[in-house]
Amino acid sequence: MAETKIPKATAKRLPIYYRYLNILHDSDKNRVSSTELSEAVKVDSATIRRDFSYFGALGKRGYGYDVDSLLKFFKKILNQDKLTNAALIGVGNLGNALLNFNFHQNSNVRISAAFDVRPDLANTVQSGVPIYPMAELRKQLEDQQIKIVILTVPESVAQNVTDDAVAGGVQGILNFTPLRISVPSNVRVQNVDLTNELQTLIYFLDHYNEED
Amino acid sequence: MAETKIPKATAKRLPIYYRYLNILHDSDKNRVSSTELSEAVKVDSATIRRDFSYFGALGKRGYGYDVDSLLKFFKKILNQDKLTNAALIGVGNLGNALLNFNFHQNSNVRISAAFDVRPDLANTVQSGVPIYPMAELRKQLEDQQIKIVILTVPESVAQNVTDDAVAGGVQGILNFTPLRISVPSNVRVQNVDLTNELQTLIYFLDHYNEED
DNA sequence: GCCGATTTGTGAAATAATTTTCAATAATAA
DNA sequence: TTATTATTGAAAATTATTTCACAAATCGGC
Repeated sequence: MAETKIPKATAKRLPIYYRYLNILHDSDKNRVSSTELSEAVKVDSATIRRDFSYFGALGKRGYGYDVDSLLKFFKKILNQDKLTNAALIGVGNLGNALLNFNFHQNSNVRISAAFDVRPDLANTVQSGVPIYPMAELRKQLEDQQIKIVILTVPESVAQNVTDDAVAGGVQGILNFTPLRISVPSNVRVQNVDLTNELQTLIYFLDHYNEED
Repeated sequence: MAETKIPKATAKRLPIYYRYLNILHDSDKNRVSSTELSEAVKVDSATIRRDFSYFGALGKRGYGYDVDSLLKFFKKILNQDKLTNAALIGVGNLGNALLNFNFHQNSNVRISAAFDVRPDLANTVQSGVPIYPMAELRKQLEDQQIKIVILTVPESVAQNVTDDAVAGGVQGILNFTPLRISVPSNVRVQNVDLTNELQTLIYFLDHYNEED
């Protein structure tokens, strides 16, 4: 089901490339070199060429890459040619911000359902997204065939909620809680830990003066 | 200024360890093995031992690690024994959520100043944090000696604001915009790109069925 | 004090990711 | 047409990170 396993490091860069290709496209550029891309996305040009080459020969020597065909290619690869529905669990502080954030503007991901324990939120609509009571989590995920959830619940309930979501058939979790949740091996977790990021930043500042 | 250069990959895991050590400490455990830690933080135990070993022999063979002394050690390393002030630039959707988020609960980072272009926000206090007009950015950063900023402005102004912040002496930037900002080599940028994370997750789901 | 069970710390091996280098090719200028 | 310049793709070299596997140290019970 894949183009012979792309390195993880490469996979993580694909959305970055995709995004910049869109910008080029919108400004009517029709060719781009790895050097030029490198400037914009802050990735070494050799790394970019290497990344691209995993997918075959996408460019032309002496010319560069054709923006439109590269864009079309990555759109396909990243599944951005169809809409992906995601659910948001936990409409608190951060959850609310993400509801407003509207991923849809930049990508073909849409939060199509949200869940919260608070009774006053259940069965309302926030930022155009229907909020369901937590008790319906599993059922709604199943019914709506949602494969991706964004987890913005308090840490204390994160594992329970995760188990429910997994039971509902979820395959990918964007985990905003600091808890390292446990999931079966066929479920993928992407952690976004804000406190962590800040602490790492501070560590680097204190211990890696100048450069990397 | 460092303990002979810790690998970057290790540095990124330090806050994860630190966090779990706090949990152990709070539940009055006084020893922990790399295997036990491994379960909780989802990092291979050999990797944990290797990570720790960069700082010297922190454990005891046949025993494990002493929670309190390890905690004390990491607290020092991560600068969590002093309060670090940060500024938040852009009090919009996400910015507001982060103001409420209160990093201080889990770490010794505090947002002590925020900035926004909107005149009705300037000179108010939101979630206990004073909001300054954008024009004062450089001056306030200098006066308050703030070295870390959280960037939650629209992409279109991200580079300009960054340049201002750098002029104000900032050394670390937690960048929530999708733009890969340009900074001098002595300034460190940590990118948190939510759309990216979601797209990467989708890519993994579609192309890496079962396991990594 | 001795013995068996644990568990670290670390060389060495394996794996992953980046960077260098350069031949091949395309575009452009002369 | 031909020479010059730009640029990719890929092999090789390098660097970074993880994992294996085991000797050495420590603990706890007897």
